[in-house]
Amino acid sequence: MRAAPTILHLDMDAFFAAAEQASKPSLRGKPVVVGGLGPRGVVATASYEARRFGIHSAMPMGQARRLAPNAAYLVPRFTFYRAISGQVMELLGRLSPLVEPLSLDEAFVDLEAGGVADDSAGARAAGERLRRDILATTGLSGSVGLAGSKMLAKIASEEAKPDGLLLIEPGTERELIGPRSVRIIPGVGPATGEHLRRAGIVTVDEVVEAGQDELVRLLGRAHGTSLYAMALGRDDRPVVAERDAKSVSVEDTFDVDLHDRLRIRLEVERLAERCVGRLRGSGHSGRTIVLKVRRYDFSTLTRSETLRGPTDDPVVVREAAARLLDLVDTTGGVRLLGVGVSGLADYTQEDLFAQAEAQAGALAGGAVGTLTGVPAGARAEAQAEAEADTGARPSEEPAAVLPEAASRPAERRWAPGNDVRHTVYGPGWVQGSGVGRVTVRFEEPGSAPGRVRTFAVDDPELEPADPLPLVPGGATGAASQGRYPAP
DNA sequence: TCTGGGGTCCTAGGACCC
DNA sequence: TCTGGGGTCCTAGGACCC
Repeated sequence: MRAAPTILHLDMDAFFAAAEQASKPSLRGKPVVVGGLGPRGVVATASYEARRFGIHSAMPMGQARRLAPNAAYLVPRFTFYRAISGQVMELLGRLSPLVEPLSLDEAFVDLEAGGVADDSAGARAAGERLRRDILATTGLSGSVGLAGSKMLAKIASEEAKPDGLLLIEPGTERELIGPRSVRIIPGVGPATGEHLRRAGIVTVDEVVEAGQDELVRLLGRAHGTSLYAMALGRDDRPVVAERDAKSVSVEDTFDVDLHDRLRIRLEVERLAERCVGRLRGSGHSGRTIVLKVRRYDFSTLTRSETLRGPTDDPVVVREAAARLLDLVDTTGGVRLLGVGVSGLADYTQEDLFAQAEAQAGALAGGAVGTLTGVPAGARAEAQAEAEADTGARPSEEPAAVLPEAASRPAERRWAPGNDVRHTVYGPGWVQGSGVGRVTVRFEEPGSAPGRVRTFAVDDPELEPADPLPLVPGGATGAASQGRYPAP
């Protein structure tokens, strides 16, 4: 806990939904829900208008639709959000070299390390300037928390939402958080909250009264001691700029439970290859392969295997995943499969080969073998993302025998929310599709709300397009080049 | 229309070693 | 020889976060 409130926490307001509203003028001021549109989808982000209907993150989509049948329901466009996030992180980087991103829309910044503030007035000025810069650059609002520790800065930004700034003056934190629910402390979720409630502990002050020994008894060593410290406002965790990845994983929930053992194996193998694509794309290899299975009744289990050394070989990972699947009873059906790799090493298999080859070459003075390259992995990652962006639903590809065109159904290309361009009407976005038709609203970030037209899904004048920048001109990064990178 | 996907950290038991 | 004591690794599960 430092004496001046120079730790800043930024949290973008309803980020995915706000980005969609900024991108689609007709949705401004309207309830917007971003999330999975399949039968088992959940809400990723609800706009503040949608929250008034009781919709919130992680709620099943079906429930959201019952609460707000007339809201706009859109698939997430991660490439677009990543581009905006990059602009925001760039602005944070101007404040300090110590920026710790927590997700696409959230980060800590150490203002003191950046030399931009060493007291309350300076910190507040920097926070307010940052909010103005974010709005000017991206068209979106973010809320800022300022305090003497990470925990309090995060609590402050949460209290400031939406579109606000809150500074917690060091020395005032106990009176601020003391009467509040323990649930405001990051790390105290539903289970811990209920556990504490049963022990008669509901407020932060009651955590302090209980004392450290009692908390350790209730919650275990690590959780108990850290919660007690947090409740007292003690938190000396530094802002850390670079944190090494510890694992890489991919998983798919299927629209309908899988029963066929061969199909299940096929999906596990595909997941293993996608996982390796991401692993290689990040420049890693790993030692431990993890298979995750969620059964029809939502019970979830994992099986893992640690290899003698790290690998990024798709064959090795695929075969390990298949061995792990052999250990799992799938009778009754499977709703989710996942494959992950942990125990990451910083080097890739290619490097190991290259080293071995170089050594062999040096010894023999001879030829060097062919090396496999990273691009295959990078391509696989881009492909996986393209599928995620267009709302791919794994269970819609049941048969490898289907012809190419049939395996890429129209509803994927024309998923609600995706950008398109028509040769006559220009840029727009998919409002909906079905029975061979696709409905497009023709508007763009700077335009007035646009009109809707309907086309045949195979209309040659209509094609998928890249997102347009939210702010013309003055924008930085990807947007200054007139468009965001293709998904 | 009942429950996503990608992560992190912690615990606990057993194996194994000194 | 009725039972040590740590440390580390592996596995499985669970809580939590966005």
